[in-house]
Amino acid sequence: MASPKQLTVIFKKLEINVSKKTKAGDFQTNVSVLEQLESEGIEIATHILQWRQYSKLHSTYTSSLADHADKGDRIHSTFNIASTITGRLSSSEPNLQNIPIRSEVGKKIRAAFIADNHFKLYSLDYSQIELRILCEACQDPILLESFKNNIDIHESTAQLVFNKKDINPDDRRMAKIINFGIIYGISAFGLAKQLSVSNQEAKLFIENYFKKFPNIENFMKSSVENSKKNGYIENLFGRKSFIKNINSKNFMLRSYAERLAINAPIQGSASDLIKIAMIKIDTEIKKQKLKTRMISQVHDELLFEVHNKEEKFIEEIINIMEKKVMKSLSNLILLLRLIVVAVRTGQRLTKSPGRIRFF
DNA sequence: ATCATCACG
DNA sequence: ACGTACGTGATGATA
Repeated sequence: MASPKQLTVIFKKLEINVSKKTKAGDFQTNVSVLEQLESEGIEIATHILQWRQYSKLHSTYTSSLADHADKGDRIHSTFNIASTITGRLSSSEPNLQNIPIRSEVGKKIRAAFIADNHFKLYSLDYSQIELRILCEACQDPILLESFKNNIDIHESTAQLVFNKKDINPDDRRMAKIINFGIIYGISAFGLAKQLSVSNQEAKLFIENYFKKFPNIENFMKSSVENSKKNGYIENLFGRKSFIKNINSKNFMLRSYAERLAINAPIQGSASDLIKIAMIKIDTEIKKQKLKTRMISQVHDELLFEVHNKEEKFIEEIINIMEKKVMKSLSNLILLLRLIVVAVRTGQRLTKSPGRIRFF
């Protein structure tokens, strides 16, 4: 079940046809293919999906993380500061930026991370940071107004793009996908696939979106133009991302470069912003000689282990992340909002629990 | 070492 | 007409 090559043999025997092929000519057997088969009533797909999910969680997390724990059951990651083209950090050995959370069973793995005695875990998460960065960069009046008034951004996008006032959950879901697509350097084909609509329909959505948000379209066009002229694109803080192949004659290479030219300044500005916040928070922790520790970063989220007697400090962290972070750049008017997502407590185990097994 | 897959933002 | 969403790292299978 872990071998696409062997699954291809099985599928052929069962006369299950998969049109998408890997480079080597085997069937693609990834989640989207297997879910499609599942929807066609092919039961074996369900079982493979289930097995793949547990297999992934076991090999990458349950089993591997236990091996990374030190004598005190603490796990230490490496945060790499120069491994990405946009300015993000990455985390390795082990990667602590991709601990499961999306699935129910995945949440149980995350729940295994607990605070030390006398501490609580606090997670502070920038809400919609990349859309706010985009808004800052292009000063789109409608987007600005929405963020200023704390309006549900996906709902307001839905109202504008679909030209109606009453928005149902499905409209909102689609608008959310469109908003994400915008940040990634949208294409009609990619959007159509995500939304399960025709290319033609997706194309209309995009045209309508840019009609309503002309500043966003202009910002993206100028990002691509600047990249073509200079070979790099600068984000709000002046960080340069070098964009190779931006003038390539190969359509595929060039298109990819253009999407990167659009996405890199947005993703990169958000990365630089949170790093500035991290430095300011670290300075404050040292100045006040706190026991509280800043223990992890996940792109738009900071995780703290806060001492029980220092919980007031959370207010200061919020103030730094929302307000002070931009004080040095006076022409920016970012309206940052935080979500304090989770407060997790837990008794630290005095003895190692050993390896957790699902089977 | 590379590929396909899948975990996260 | 081309064939696509942006950024990562870890794993098991395979070459």
